Amino acid sequence: DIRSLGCEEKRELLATIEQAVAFVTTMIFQDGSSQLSSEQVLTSSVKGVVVLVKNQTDHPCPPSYSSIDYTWNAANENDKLIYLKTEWSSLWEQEQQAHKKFAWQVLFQMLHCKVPIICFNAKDFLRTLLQVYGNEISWKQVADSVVLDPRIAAWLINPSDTVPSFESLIQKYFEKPFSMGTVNTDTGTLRNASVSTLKLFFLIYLYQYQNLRVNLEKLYNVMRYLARDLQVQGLWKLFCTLELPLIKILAVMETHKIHVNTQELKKTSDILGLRLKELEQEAYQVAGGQFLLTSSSQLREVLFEKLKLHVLCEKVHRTEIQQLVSTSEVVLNKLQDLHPLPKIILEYRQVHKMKSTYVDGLQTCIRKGFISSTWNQTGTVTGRLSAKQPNIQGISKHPVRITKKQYIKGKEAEIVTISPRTLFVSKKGYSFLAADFSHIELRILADLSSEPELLKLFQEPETTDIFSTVASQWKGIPSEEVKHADREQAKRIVYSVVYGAGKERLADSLGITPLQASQFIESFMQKYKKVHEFTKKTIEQCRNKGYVVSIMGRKRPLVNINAQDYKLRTQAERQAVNFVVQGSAADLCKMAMVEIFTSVVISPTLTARLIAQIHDELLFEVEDSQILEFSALVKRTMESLQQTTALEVPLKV
DNA sequence: ACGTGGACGCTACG
DNA sequence: CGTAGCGTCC
Repeated sequence: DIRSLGCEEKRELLATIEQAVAFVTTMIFQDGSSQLSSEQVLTSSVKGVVVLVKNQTDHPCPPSYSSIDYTWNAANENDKLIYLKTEWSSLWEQEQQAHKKFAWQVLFQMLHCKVPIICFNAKDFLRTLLQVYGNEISWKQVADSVVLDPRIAAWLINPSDTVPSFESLIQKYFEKPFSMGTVNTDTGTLRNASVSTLKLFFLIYLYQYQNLRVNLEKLYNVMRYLARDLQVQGLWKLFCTLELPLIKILAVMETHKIHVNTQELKKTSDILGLRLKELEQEAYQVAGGQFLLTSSSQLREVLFEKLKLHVLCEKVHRTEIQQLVSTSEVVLNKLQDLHPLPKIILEYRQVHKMKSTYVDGLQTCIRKGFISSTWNQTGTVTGRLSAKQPNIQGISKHPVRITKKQYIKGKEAEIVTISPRTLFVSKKGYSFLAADFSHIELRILADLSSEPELLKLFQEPETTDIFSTVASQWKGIPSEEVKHADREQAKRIVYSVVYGAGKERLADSLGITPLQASQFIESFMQKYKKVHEFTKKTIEQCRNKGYVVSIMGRKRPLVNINAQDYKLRTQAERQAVNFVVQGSAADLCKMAMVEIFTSVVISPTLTARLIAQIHDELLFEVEDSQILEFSALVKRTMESLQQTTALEVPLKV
């Protein structure tokens, strides 16, 4: 505990840190739990930080990906365990101020000496430091720290297992050696002993403290094991140059708050609520009775048992599990001419989604007028990021038009357009800047397949509209005769190939039969033969190795690729193709994030901050005076990834 | 009567 | 293909 240290001892501690080969660390919460406890309470605030200082002199080697021979030391007789309190009740007391300052000094030195900091959920650790010392430091100061997160390592080795806790990580990688769970729980026996309350608390404190030391040792050993495994599997470079730098970027992103126009939010909620009431009444009228519009089972009853609309319609889509007639958008679209109800339901659903998810749902995420999403780096199997509370990646793009019946005298009707993205407002003197890769997945498909027709499409600068050109090429009609419907169809087919979608899903999205859909896919593959070769090669490779690989070497094992069951096997085949394209796109987008972050950190003037990543799009908040300079930097950096990754196809931003 | 958790359906995003 | 999140129903 640094509070018990004298002046000389503090100097010694800083010297020890200077010589450290690694730090193993965890946050401690008010309730006594840590980042290593499975029952992590999110509501409990942070009390302090415990650091195990690995202090060997033999092999001081940073985790540079070039040093494959990276050796770790497991011996621990020289290791120091330090406790840094980060929460202070009364800041005006001089003694406490001194402690806070010294704690910060220790952490600052840890972050800047380029010695690896090992932490389970490192992003939360960094974000907390940024929040606690927000007044003392700028976000740029976490940039040169080297953090290692074993959870991310485990996810990289197999993205299918999420590793929900530290305990599960230990169980997975050291199945028997340690007996987890038994160490942690038994404080009841202490309570029965006839000791004073003070002594009891001291014993519990000491007990947890020792337990923590053991767990931090385990964490270090797991990381050691995982590092070796990453190197063996060829994932070390990806880990060090992409995923680890990303931890800091996400931590910084989570500390940034986006302002929301709460008045407008309230107003639109009311408008949408009124419109829902109107639609509800209209639906009851044409249905000839009341029912719950949000219930698909009740709607199914009305549409198909009461009105018997499906008999007039051939081949309607069924639900996945129960194989009932679906009430989804595609089915409702087909039923539109038979009855007025489907159209009303479609509008109701659109408005309801808007209200519940993007307006009322957003409101629950707002704290003091601001929102900031939580980013999950290990939440997907494809290498993408995911976001929650709010899911900023899923916020509706297209506006919804509402014809508002004016209840105030005067105007009779008013058309209001509601687009949720406009509810976010930038800081004063700043603007939002969005930069997105144009058709990134299709470009990657072109590169991976080396399909000449597809490559030509992107290499020739006269191509203005990719999907119109594909439609004209594929159907063999002049580009002037390509209609909107042709373009839309071409787009859907292209992406069903890119995403590896099957005939069923394409059929649904186009409103055609699976047979017609498979014919479309076949004729597409006939035209672009190399694309077909690519999918065949990918599946074949997956069958042999048991996994597929993205352009940056990201892996996805697919155990079902050799399954007997047709459904399981073909699903794995589509997942294999999809992973290579989607995963490679994720690689590129993450690389762009890292490079832009580095440029901004190096620059003494640039202040632009990343706000969100919507897969192929990066959203920044930029000082108005820096927009031109920064947007040029972003565009240049993103497009130059073609050379960095040696792509055949140019990238366009 | 009320809350909770899981299965299921639907639909935004890419 | 694969995320989050809203909703009902049991």
